Amino acid sequence: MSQKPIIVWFRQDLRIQDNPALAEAANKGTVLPIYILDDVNSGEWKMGGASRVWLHHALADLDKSLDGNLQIFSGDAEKIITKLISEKDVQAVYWNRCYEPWRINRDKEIKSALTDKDIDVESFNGSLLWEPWNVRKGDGTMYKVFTPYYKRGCLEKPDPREPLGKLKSISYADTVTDSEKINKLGLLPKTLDWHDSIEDFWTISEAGAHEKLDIFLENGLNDYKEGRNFPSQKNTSCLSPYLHFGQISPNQIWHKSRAYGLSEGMENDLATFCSELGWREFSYSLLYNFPEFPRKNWQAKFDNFPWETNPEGLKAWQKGRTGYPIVDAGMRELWHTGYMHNRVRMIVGSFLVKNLMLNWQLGEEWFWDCLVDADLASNSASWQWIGGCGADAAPYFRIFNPITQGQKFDKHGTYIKKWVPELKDMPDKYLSNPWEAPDDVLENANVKLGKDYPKPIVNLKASRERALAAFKTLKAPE
DNA sequence: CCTGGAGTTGTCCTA
DNA sequence: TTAGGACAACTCCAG
Repeated sequence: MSQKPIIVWFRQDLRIQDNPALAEAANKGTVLPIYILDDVNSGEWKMGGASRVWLHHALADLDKSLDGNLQIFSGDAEKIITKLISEKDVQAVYWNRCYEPWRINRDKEIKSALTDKDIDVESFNGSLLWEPWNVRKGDGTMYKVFTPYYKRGCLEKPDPREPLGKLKSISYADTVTDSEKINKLGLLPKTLDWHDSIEDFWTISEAGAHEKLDIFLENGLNDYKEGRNFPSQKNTSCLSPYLHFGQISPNQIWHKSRAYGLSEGMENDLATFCSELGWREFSYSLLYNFPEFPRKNWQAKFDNFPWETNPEGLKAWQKGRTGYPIVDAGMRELWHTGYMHNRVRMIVGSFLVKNLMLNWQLGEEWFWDCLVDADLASNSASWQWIGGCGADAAPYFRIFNPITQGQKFDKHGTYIKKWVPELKDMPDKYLSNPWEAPDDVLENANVKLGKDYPKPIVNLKASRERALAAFKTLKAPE
């Protein structure tokens, strides 16, 4: 075995099991595991606030799994790696691939710079079931519609690889003197209180990811297809942040849920759950093939869309004070937990884009900062979709009605009352539309509209018609 | 090139 | 109360 260390560069694969780069390095030699917080190259997509809280704990957990050997740095990745190599007589650098355009560019440069220095660089697939360049139509171009992408492009390929076997023991290289401690990265905000509540809601570790998966399979997969629409039910996996940071691999999820779902006869629920992983892959494929995706309308005809300017409206939406309970509940869940139920994400997104008629990118930015699962591919794809300008987008006349949606998917207000406690004594009938309640109902519920809870900041019917009219003016470019 | 079928997640009106 | 059709027209995809 060679004594020259192999650098394993952790990025969005903060786990030790089923980690192809780590496994390969552990097999071949001594391992120097590193993490670099690279705020230099990430441009306008520097990691957001909630993600940094998550990262802090994920790194601490990973370091523990690596027996305290994780070396942590902050700054320009190429400079840091180059310096390390000049000091440590490194034989190779391994990593698992990332797909953000800025990372692809950066990693390409690093790979070529290191190769010039005769360092062996190898990248692995640690976070996608199907590489985007392998999923193509018959004519070699990319898929633009989800269903054929998934059914034909993905499912007709050989199954995604099985997770790797248990990691063998690692022999570590000597530690590095100028490595920083996690605390020095300054990932936790000093003044804000919300990271406490984020920490209360999650067990941020590799073990926590597997625990979540097991709990989901036990309690949530049955009736997933239907139940996933109801924010007060336990039918969502809540695996998204773990997946984003790579504390669990999609392969681990894919194979474990298939084994469980098939043995329990839950074929339909299983297929729906797996297709959600497919959506994640589809988003990555879109981003890979269209690197401007986070900032540029997928459909160019949206470039002239007459978005409104409304800072107060935006602020009310962000703070969960729109006067529409299901919207406010979602925005407050986001603020307190770094997460929001999928159905509610659609409702609040539709409200921002269609009812307030604010640019989808404003929502994208807010989610980027607040979500612990903020993921460039998924976030861009989802906001483009709800904005109507994305791939496979909804017809323009599909505008979510927050009253109907609340009554349908949160019938007894379990979710609304949890996050909007000022309405806890409102009867079901007026929970989604408190401004329509008679005075005595409001009084009995101890709600003074405009004081305890806001009046609606926008008229639903009028704003819907305004949006429909605006969308109608869209014309394909000449 | 042509053709037919299909496209995550809704709402509203009418009978 | 409820089920079904309209809401546009277009693009995508596969044969």
